[in-house]
Amino acid sequence: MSTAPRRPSMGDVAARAGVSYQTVSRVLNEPGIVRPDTRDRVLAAIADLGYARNRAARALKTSRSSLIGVLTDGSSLFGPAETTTAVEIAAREAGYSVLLTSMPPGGQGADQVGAELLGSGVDGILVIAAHAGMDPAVGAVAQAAPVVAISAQTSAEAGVEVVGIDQGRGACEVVAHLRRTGVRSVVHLAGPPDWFDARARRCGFEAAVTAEGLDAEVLGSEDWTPRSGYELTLQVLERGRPEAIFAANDMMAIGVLHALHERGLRIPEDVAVVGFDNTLGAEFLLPSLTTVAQPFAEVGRAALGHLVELMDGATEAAETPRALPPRLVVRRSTRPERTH
Amino acid sequence: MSTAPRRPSMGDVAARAGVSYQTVSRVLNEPGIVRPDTRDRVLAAIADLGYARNRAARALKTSRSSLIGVLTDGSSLFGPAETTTAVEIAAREAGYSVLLTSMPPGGQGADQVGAELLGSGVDGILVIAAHAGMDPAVGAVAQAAPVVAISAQTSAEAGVEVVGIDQGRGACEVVAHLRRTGVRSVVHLAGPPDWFDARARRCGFEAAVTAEGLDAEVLGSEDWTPRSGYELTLQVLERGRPEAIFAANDMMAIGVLHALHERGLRIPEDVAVVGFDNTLGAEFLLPSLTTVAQPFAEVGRAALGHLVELMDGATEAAETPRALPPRLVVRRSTRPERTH
DNA sequence: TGCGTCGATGTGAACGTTAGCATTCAGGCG
DNA sequence: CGCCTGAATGCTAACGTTCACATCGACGCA
Repeated sequence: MSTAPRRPSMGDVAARAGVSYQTVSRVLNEPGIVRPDTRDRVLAAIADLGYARNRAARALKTSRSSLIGVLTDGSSLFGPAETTTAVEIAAREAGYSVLLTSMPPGGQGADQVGAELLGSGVDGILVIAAHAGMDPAVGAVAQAAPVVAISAQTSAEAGVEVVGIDQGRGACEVVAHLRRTGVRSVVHLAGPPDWFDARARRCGFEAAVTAEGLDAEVLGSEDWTPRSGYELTLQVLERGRPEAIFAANDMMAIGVLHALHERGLRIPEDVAVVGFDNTLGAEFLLPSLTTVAQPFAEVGRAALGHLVELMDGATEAAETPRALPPRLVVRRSTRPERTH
Repeated sequence: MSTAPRRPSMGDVAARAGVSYQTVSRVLNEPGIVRPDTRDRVLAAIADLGYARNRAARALKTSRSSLIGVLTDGSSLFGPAETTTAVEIAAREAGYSVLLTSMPPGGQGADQVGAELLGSGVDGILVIAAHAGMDPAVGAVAQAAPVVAISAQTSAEAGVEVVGIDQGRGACEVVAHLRRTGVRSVVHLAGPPDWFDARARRCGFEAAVTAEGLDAEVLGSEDWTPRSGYELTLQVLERGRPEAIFAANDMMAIGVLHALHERGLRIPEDVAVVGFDNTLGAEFLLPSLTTVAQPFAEVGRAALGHLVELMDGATEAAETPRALPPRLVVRRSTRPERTH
């Protein structure tokens, strides 16, 4: 670093352009109000000096940080990662930067995370991959700044708006598809019960199998891993053989495929398999996996848009869609639908 | 939002505790210097009011933002996601927050991203998943703030320190392992040539096959997707059948497995397959995949530690290890090693 | 020619914090 | 008893920006 030659300030730009610093400020904030030749001179000076506005000073004066906090689970899952990226890009386009905060593993320290997020002065908060463990952190900040959660949960905590993908509908479409392929019995391997998405998929599944009159069973998992899918499948097979297994996400489905293959069962002839997420690679599993594609990027953009509306003070109900539809992707791991 | 009742300031805390705001500042910054009973009173007032320091004011006065910029590719890949999380946690422990910035897809706007990062006043920058497309952005900021890149490239751009995983060594171990299983010919499906990691794996591969005297060929890809792995494998098979295929990452390996299976080839008896990354799920592919596990979390922590050293002004060579060793994970997609 | 008006720019103050120096007070020593 | 020392605390200024208001000049119209 040595003696860093101090970044140029508005004063420096002003001196070089022969105007006052206020004019520089105006060029940056309301370009229309300043005379074209003056503006050009200022812009030239800015370019020469490589000037960039001091975010801290700006935030201090306006009491708006142009920062949005993104609170996410630390679990490198495909969906959250996709969503985070989409949020970041949308935020940049809206003039915000993203302060990334991940929940510490193990679940403790949640309220501390909330306090930090609050202290960092973010203008709003977006919660990604919401699960129950985040509630303390979210609750702590919801009073001080608008919060939007990307979640399946519709009735949310006080002050928290929810934008999400209609997980229940996704599960429902899976069941309907299985039904049309002639499946009569299906087992759902549910995700961790404290994750809202997992709950919603499970609920959707239960409602759908009742409506369709299928023979169904649900087994719960503690995580989203392939290993869970593998072990639960072995458990299932000990008790009998369903005609289909619906895993709560693609990772678990990988474990399901592995277990079935190990037991010499043919997919989908003996057991059909369905996942959820349409992870990169699902298409090339063996066999390629029928799954539910979620519009992660779209939901990220929608959630950010809604958050921006809230931050801009629009308290009224917004135009943003709140529940985006997922899309069933049929591949080789389920039997062809009967055209009857 | 309505009329948000303005977050409490030091002045408010001071009034409540019956001291001057300077004393409050001291309690926060140098607790030792203030008398215990005064300190307790101040701390009580802080707790009562739910006071949190204003980051912007602090940053303005100290000209340190306590922010580190994390520049990453927007590509939701497993490795980068893992690394990002690890960096965030390590940063929080070191008293920094993470400003996330992803490269816009398509590659244009790189210098604009750099300028924004610079303008946001970060104290240092960490580049994750470095590829050549990031160079303009990195170059733009390297003069103003310390930059550490997590990359395979050892001779980096001026002013950019590099911490990484020894990709070449990983490739080398793969080749040695294949050799020990009796493989004589191997094809490497290289990753995108503008990614430093891909280049390093390729170089390591080429050096190793020369040293081991194997019959080798390299095919390049434009991305890291399963589809590329699939299509390149079909190309390979048209020209002959190697005894092994080494994909540049696990995603591509998924495509390889799929293509081989489609052509009725047995894995590993006809063709052995190796991936790279040890993605969640690699263990449960069919067959479970031999691959190279990278210590993503560890490298994230190491890189952040090094960056903090640089920001603290340690210009001298640091103690942080610069190249961490990957670890070969042998599974069923390669033949057992000969004990000869 | 003088006055009002409006557009363009300059000046002063303030955001909340920290650094530097000034002040206060208690206690020890000559 | 007065002075010095040091610990504890208070006061002032400044960081770079934006907001509110003041100023300046030019132009139009009577």
